[in-house]
Formats: sequence, structure tokens, C-alpha cells
Amino acid sequence: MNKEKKEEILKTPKGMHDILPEEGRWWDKVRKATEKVTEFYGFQKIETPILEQAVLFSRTVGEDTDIVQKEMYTVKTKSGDTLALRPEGTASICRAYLEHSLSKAAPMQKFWYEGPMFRYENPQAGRLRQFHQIGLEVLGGVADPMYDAQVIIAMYRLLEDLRIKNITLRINSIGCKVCRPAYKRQLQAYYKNNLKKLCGDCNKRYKDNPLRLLDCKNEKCQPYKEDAPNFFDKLCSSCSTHLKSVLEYMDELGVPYILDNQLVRGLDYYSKTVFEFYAEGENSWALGGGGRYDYLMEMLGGKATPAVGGAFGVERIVETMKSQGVSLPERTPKKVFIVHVGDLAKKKALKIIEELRHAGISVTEALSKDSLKAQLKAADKEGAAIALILGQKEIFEGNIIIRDLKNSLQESVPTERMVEEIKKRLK
RNA sequence: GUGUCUGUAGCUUAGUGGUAAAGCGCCGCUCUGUGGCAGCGGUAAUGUGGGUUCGAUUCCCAUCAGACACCCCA
Repeated sequence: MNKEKKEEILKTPKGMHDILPEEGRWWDKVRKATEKVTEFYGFQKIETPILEQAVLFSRTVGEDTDIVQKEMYTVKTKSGDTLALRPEGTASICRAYLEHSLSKAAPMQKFWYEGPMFRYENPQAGRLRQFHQIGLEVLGGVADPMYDAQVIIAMYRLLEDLRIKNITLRINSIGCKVCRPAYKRQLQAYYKNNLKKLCGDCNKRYKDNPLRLLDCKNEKCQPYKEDAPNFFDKLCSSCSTHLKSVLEYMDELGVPYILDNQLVRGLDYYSKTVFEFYAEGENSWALGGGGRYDYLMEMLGGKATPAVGGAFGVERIVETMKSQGVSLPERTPKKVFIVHVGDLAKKKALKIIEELRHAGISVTEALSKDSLKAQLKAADKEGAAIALILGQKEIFEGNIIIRDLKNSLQESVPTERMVEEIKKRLK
């Protein structure tokens, strides 16, 4: 194969990465912590396909959002369906919930998921084309702010368990279909006369998504933000009490938060509570976020169903753990290493490995090396405690040498007593 | 989609318009059935394509990839 061809083939697609064993240890840590937290708070694991009907996302995430318009990977199947690599998890969970009529099983259910998500963007810090999310969802029941609080607390505890420091929680309410449109109009009315003085992005926002006007970082636009109508004052009474009780729960649980009226989430399906987690002073991007989405099921043609959830970016969590100096547990070396001398012993060694497996003793080897020296060196590097040495002489006598690698003492024992002797020494 | 910077062994980094260095790693030898230490040796690289030049890893252009930022988001 010529060189250029090879260069092309041996490359992950842009913005997508292999997770090599060393990196994978961080992921394992996150996974284990997630399993513990979700189990404790009663979330059940759910897995959905990575590909879904593209319309599932355009309906829910929003036809006009960047995620759908510019960032979705779509695939035409041979039968003419348009599928999409999922850009997020919530829509799939809701689809499954409706498809299998899960609402009939219990009034309220909690699910969690993990897996790769895909967005076609330019990669940069904390942003990839294939990234992984861990998400929690509470579906059904009533739109009780307690559930908002539970999702938040579970996510908060996960970050704590992972020893992430300076966790900042930002909360806001983006209202409901009663107060949000009214607020949007007021905002537009307020900005209307100043459009010429605003940046180009804000002019677009004015039309498509007025809420984001408050999000602009352009200097030109800052002066106008101060006097803009505040959503807190314009929330309807239902939204306003909902937000208040979520905050009360946070106070009750001792979770610090910042009430951030500039927090606006980019997905259409949110209503009322929205929140994001940051590792303050570490990165500009959020570790995760979420909110309430009481209208999502209806968007999919189902019955109106209260729902709230949130998701973390696994890569972002791992990055933060690394930069904050979170430690990884020491690798636990295999205790027993088998060494052979000569071809006959090599064959016999394979059999001994099986014997040890039956006895529940895990063992490593470097049977590809032939010299005794090289094998012992490898044993040392593995950090093994015991080396089993098997050569012509031992096979002939029906023995095996058990060598203690710490103090270099060794003893030849009959093979029948091998397991027993190893167990004695490992204690 | 836009902008800025970067691309040298497996990893971390030197360096030069004229034979491309080192540390770590890996393999081996010193030590022919006994590891850790040490000494010695070996392994392996200028992302890709083009241009300028007698000669390019170095300069120029393109491209790809990466980093960072905008946009947006996990």
C-alpha cells in the first residue's frame, strides 16, 4: 500500500478519538461513580440506538437550532429513510418512553444513559464531533420541582464523588408557553429601536431567538442589556413559584447555586428550570446541563408528560479531573507471573495457567520471550509478587518453583501443592 | 462556517538552506536456568502534496490534522 493511502486510512475522523487503555482508566472511574450515584437515587439504565429518525431531533431539539441545522450527521438508508446520528440523548429516551408505553408501568420513572453523541462542528477545547454524555431523566408523574431538585442533586453528587472542586451550579427559568412568548415580545419591543447599534449576531438573535440577546458578549451590545426587561419579573405565577421552590430545595440540601438570568439553553424543548454545572476558574464550558421539558412528549405526538433531566459531557469531566489533579487509583498488578524455560515447559505453562484460572488465581506471563532473564524482568516490571518457574528439570520431577520476587527466596514444590502454596504466600 | 498558532522517532523535546540530536520507552548484550541497579549496543522521526533552489526538515503555497478563539454547545 502506498504511503498517502495509508495515512488516510490510519486516522480517526476529525474530532473523534480513540480512547486508549491509559485514558480509559479515567473513563472507568467516571463510569463507576455514575453507576453508584444512579443506583442510589433510583435511576434505571436505558440504552437506545445511536441512529434515530432525523425528524425525532428536528422536532424536539428545534428546527432552527444550530444542532439541527448545521451539526447533525444525517444518513440516507437504502430504503430512503433519513436517519441521524444522535446529537443528544433526551429525545431518544422520550421516544422510547412513548414507543413502549412506559408511562403505564408506573406514574413516574427515572432513567439514566451513557454513550456517544455526534455533532458536526469544529473541534476545540471541550468540544468534539463524537463526544460522550451521561444523562439522567425523570419522566412522568407531576411537574413537581422536587424532581428538578433530584436531578440536580444527583448530578451534583456525581461531581463531588469524582472529587471535582469549585463546582458552580447556575440556575434559571426560561418560563413556559404562557409567559415566555410574552417575555420575548417585550424583549423585542425593548430592543427594536436600537437594532442598528447592535452587533450582527444580535440582529439575527432578535429574529430567531430573542432570549439569546441577553447572552451576547459583544461590547457594543452590553449597555442595552442592563435596562432590558428582566425575565424574573415577567414569569407567570406558576413558573415563578416553581423556580422558587427549586431554589428552596437547593438551600435545603446545601447545594450552592447562582441564579443566572442570562442562562439560556439552546434546545427548544426546555421550559421552566434550566441549569448548568461549571468547574469555576477551570474552563469556560459547562461540564453539563439540563432542565425541565414538559412539552417534549407532546412534540413527539404523545400525551403531555412532565419531565426533567440533565446530562454531562464525559470528556469535559475527565479533562477537569485531570487539570484539577484528581488522582487515579494505582493499577493493581497481577500477583502471579509464570516463567518457562524451554519449549516443553512453554506448553506446560499454558496448562498451568488454566489450572490457576480454575483456582481463581489470576496470572500473567511473557511466554513470547524465551530467555529466563527476560521473563523475570517482565515479571518485575509488572510488579508481580510471585514468579512460578517451570523448566525441564521441574517437569521431570513433577515440581514447580515458586519464587518470591520481593526477597528473592524460592522453593521447589510438587505441582499438586502449587495452588495451595501460592494461596498461602499471597496472604 | 470564520480567524490565529502549531506539525521532527512510540512519548517529551533539541536543531540546521548541505550526513537530523537527546532523554524516556522498547529490544538485546555484559550474565549460555534467575529480575530490580549499572555499563554498552540496537530500534525508530521531519504530516501530505506542490513550488523556489545545485540542494528544503528549514523558505513559500496548498492540503490534512491538532490546539485555541468566534458561533454554538456536553
